[in-house]
Amino acid sequence: MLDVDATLPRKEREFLRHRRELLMAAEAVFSEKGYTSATMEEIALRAEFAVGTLYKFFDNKASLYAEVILMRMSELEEESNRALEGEVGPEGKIRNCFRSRIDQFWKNPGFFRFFYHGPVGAISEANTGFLPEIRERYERYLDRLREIFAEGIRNGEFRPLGEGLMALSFEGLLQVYLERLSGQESPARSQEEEDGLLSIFLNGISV
Amino acid sequence: MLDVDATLPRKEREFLRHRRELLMAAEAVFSEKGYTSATMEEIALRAEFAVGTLYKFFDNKASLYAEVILMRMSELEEESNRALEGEVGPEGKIRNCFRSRIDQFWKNPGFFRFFYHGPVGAISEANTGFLPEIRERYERYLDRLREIFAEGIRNGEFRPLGEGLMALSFEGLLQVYLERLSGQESPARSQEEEDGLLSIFLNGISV
Amino acid sequence: MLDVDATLPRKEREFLRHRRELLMAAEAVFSEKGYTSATMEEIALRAEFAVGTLYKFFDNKASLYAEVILMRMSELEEESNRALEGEVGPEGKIRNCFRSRIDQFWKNPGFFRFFYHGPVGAISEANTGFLPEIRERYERYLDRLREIFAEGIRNGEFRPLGEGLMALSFEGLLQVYLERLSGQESPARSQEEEDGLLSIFLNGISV
Amino acid sequence: MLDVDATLPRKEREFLRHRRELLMAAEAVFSEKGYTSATMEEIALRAEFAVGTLYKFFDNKASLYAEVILMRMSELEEESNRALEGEVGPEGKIRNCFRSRIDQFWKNPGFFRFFYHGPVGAISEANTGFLPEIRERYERYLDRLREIFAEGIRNGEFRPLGEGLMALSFEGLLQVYLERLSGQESPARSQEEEDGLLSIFLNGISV
DNA sequence: AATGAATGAGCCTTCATTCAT
DNA sequence: AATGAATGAAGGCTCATTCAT
Repeated sequence: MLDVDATLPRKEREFLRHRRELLMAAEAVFSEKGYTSATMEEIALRAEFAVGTLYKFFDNKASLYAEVILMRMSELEEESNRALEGEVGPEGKIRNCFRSRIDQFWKNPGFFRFFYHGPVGAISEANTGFLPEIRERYERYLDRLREIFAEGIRNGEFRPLGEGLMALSFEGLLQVYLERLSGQESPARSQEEEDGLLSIFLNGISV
Repeated sequence: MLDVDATLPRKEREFLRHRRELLMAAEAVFSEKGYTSATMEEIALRAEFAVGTLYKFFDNKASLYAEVILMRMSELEEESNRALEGEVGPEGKIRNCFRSRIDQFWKNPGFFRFFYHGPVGAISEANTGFLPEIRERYERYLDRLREIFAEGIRNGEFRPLGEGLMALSFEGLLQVYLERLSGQESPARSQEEEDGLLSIFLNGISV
Repeated sequence: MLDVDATLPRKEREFLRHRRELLMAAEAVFSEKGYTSATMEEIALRAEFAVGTLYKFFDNKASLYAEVILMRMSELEEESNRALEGEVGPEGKIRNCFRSRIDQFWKNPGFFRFFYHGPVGAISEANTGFLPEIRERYERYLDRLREIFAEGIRNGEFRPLGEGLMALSFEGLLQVYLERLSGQESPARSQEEEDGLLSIFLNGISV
Repeated sequence: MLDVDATLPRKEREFLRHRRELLMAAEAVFSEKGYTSATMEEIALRAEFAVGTLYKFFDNKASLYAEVILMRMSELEEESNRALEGEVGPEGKIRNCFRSRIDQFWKNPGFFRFFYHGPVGAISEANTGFLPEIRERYERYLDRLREIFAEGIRNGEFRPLGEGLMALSFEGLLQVYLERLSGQESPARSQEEEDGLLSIFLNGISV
């Protein structure tokens, strides 16, 4: 989904490709340095463009930052949707969501840093008008989770502890786990750990 | 424990008092602005000292930042120790730890922002040499948790899912919960939520 | 005189027409923003050409600026010549010159800003090599004025105060007057004011 | 009046002296380059301070520019007041005003460039909040002139051509004259020219 | 210890100019 | 001629840090 539509005119295809290259470079630098310490020059350098070029594609640093996040949040949303498609029962959906989130992490571990760290945290430093949209999108994602938990509570699968608390816990377990991974020198994927984590969670909320 | 020992000579007492005032001011500003956006001038202003004075007490901005965190981590450690003192069974210890952490949050919600956001995350923005010490101290705290979980696993109270994963999960639930609170306009403490969260966790790890 | 000679080959006619369109756009933008704040991009946009095209017609920004001024100075010269053609007496010539200058202002009030502000002033911001030519042309125009005043002094119509001073005064009255007009929100032409101004001047220099 | 009050504490005296040095340097650079082409670095360099220091004294470039102008306008006002004090008749007042303005020019020829070029022109480029104050002050000065002309018209000394037009003409003659001087390589003061100019003006408006 | 004026490196952003198409 | 994406030097401004008092 990050590929450029091959049916577009060449000019437009190049434009989108360059835009994507800049976004990728920005993501990398933001991940390593954090929003404030990242510099436009380093981003440009990494993308092998001149600084000025950045400003042909994005209004300013804050807006570039927001675009990076929005790009990944769209993915998150799509992946989550896909993860829910086939399944019917709440537990199955949650299992799929869990896997899908971890899959996504392994596809792009770098991004994790400033996404969980978080959709609100760093960016509030920059006074970007995009903040509301980001927050809103994250809430939308949480809403979907809450619906699933509510369904499970209704049909007696899950304990009646509040779907909000469950969604929060779900996110919490994922986040610390992924955070720990992303903090490691050379993290390796472990099926056992993932199963353990999911088991703790499902055990915790199930009747 | 933040009070200045009354038996010291007056000069030394004053020194420590000033140092503490600076640390508190720094904590406040870092909490509000984040590391990079906080300025030494604002910290000095808030502490009602001159900028130059900051540098008599701390080598530089990064070191000041690290000292703030270390100060609070010492507290965390002491509180946790206290929470464990009376109790004997693993579950009781975990319950106490959980409460103690939440109590601590409510004593100083502002600090949370850059501590959980996190002991590793935020400080990596500042390339401070103190990072290892902070990390180490956090690991020491996690070790204590792990010991408790290990004990519970040994005596059959907890499921054999690995004490590391359990400690991680424990932190994860606490962190998202506190994070959500600190993001709210005017957060209010809810016994019901705390019980629910703890219940999910204990259910999750218990046999 | 800004029209393109119809007898030229089509290619050449188009070239001149495009060139003129660029000059007009440049004049408009320079008038609104001043030399330094005007951008080549905005000029190109206004002329509905690409930036690159500007550089096919003009060496650089400063030269474009100078060309705009030279274009208008040519007009000034032609108009003044025409104004002097029919008249014989010095006073009549001066009256005509005065009218002609004001007419010209009303034909293109925007240009005034950076022409009187001034033939020397504004352009010195741009370190253009064209400065001498502009200055020279302006001097040529002043020379013509001086000749008229000298003639009036010789034949006893004007007081012997020096033709240079008179030319300067003539320009001064015109300039402040037009400047004030161009500073107004929606300036309106007033015959009475023009007559008053001319009357002050002629009274001032006449015997 | 630009000297620093000797009764102030040493610290304060130094502050004012430095502030003045920066203003003088700024005036010089603005005069030579115009607002937009002048750089903060050059101003700082000329004042033998670092760039950062400029910002301890002035909020930004536009505000520094405005302060330079306001400083000189205060002088203009004071000088004009002084010039009017002793005199009674309108013609005498005008004579004094005329002299005083020219005296002022010779005290500081550089400033002329961006004052007459003008209180409105260049600064409107910079969106400074000071613009209204500057404009207002200039209008206040013009008001005083108009009063004098009105008085002369009332008592029959001056022709009834409108005090506004007269004030404008007065300014016009002064401005072109001073502008021409400031454009010269090494201008020299000429009593004869000044008398001639004043004579043209007074002849022009007198009955 | 305490002060705070001064410093200057570094960052975001703009824009004249170039060049491959 | 015409295009407009790309360039990169330069400017305004900030702020951690120093140092003379």
